[in-house]
Amino acid sequence: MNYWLMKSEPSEFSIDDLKNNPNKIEPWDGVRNYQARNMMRDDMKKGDLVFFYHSNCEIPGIVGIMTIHKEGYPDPTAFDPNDNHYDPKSDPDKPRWILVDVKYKRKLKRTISLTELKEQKSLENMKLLQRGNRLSVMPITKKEWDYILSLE
DNA sequence: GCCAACGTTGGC
DNA sequence: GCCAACGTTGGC
Repeated sequence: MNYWLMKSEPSEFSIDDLKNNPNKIEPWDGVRNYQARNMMRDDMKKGDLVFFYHSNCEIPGIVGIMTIHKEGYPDPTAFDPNDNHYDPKSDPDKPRWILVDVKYKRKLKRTISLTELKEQKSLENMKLLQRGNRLSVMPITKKEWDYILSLE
């Protein structure tokens, strides 16, 4: 079992949007970063647990939990010229971008804000908190996962 | 293969 | 809206 954190701007797609999806499942499309892609392609397994993180908003932080519902497959938005994330260099025969489907599990009782995470001595090595980190998909250790949940 | 220019992320 | 940090692109 692996643990992850995935970021989304709530103005684009929020935890409530996921919750309100008819089947509570969402293809996590639009990721255009190779490191993030590699993790979705190679390391994410069905059933893995994921923190949903709201970025670029009033209170950035962890807002909920989801699971990996479907393992890596080609991101269809890369092939769609009308999509914001269209990438003409992604050939359907040799797709460049990979996504996973995630499924809503639950919202946290409260938002665990970035500010609060930064205050935790035991989380100082967390990837999310490293200087200049911009990855929208990142691994979390079990220790970090459990500790963060204990803050809830 | 270097590196300057550019675009994006995301906190503030 | 600003801007630091970073990834990508492309000329050479």
